[in-house]
Amino acid sequence: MVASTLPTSAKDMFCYGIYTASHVVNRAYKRHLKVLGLTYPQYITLTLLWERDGQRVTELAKQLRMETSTLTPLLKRLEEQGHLVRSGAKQDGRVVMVHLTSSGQKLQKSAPEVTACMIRETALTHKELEELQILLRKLQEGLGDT
Amino acid sequence: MVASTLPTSAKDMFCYGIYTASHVVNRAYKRHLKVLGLTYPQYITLTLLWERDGQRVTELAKQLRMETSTLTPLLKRLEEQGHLVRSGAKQDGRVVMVHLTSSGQKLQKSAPEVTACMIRETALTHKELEELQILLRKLQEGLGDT
DNA sequence: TGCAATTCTATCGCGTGCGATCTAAATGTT
DNA sequence: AACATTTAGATCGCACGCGATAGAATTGCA
Repeated sequence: MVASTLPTSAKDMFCYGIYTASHVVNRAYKRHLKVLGLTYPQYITLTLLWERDGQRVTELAKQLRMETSTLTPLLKRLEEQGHLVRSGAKQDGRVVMVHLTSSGQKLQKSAPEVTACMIRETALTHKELEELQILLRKLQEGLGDT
Repeated sequence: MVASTLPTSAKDMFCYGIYTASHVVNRAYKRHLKVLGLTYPQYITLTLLWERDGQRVTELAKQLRMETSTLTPLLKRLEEQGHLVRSGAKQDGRVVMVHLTSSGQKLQKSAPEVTACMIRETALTHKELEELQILLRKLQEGLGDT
């Protein structure tokens, strides 16, 4: 009875839900990040650096599920804005280390407010948000993401 | 005690989960759609047309949570590939109606196989997928998406 | 009827996002 | 040491994705 469980309507397919939700979330964040002069992907990248400063490009790309070909220009724009510096590692000439500047660190102060706003706007309970997190992580694990 | 419920780690924030999940799902679909010569957004657009042929650009954009500035070139590319035609409506000169060609209709035959593969790869149960759908829809409703 | 306001789509600029390819640097092999 | 292989980022071309804007067609209202 596997065939009978296939969704018949486009909107019942999880791809549709993920796809449209990512657009909606992107737009919602954009509203809050505009005043900070940050895009949504830039904000998430900074979030990873706030948590642990001084990471390699590949390291960040892996966490963002993003190719370095996407991340490199993004980091360059953040560097132009003065929020971080990209510098070669001493031990390995290939590696580029990413470090926050004081400007980039300062932005962290705005993060809790943004997060609080977004969580409130979702109108989801704490339990629902947690459940969503778990399902999204399981989904990624299933799709061969480690 | 609202403040204490704010996630401290970047990866505990739902924005991170949605963001990375959309990348992972995008890549997974891409693997299956490559042979059809379709991108993931093109596929989802066709899905809406398979369900109901002959829709307006704005109508499709609304369902995709996408701006028409994004959809117009996407539709042009699908038209160039011969999967659909964009034609002016008789009653209203501003409106562009989108209709599938036989080529575009034929692609629908491949859809169940793609859907089945994707659902299997997620390794989520039917119940979990349904729960995910519900949470993603609630999330969008909360974020002011109607 | 005349004309402002609205609606629908298209266009433009810029920032992702990815696959393919390139270059430099480090590593492995003999 | 000499050379092939691997690894880390960067570059390029193309496809989204959005805000701002334009332009044409319709609607609304005096």
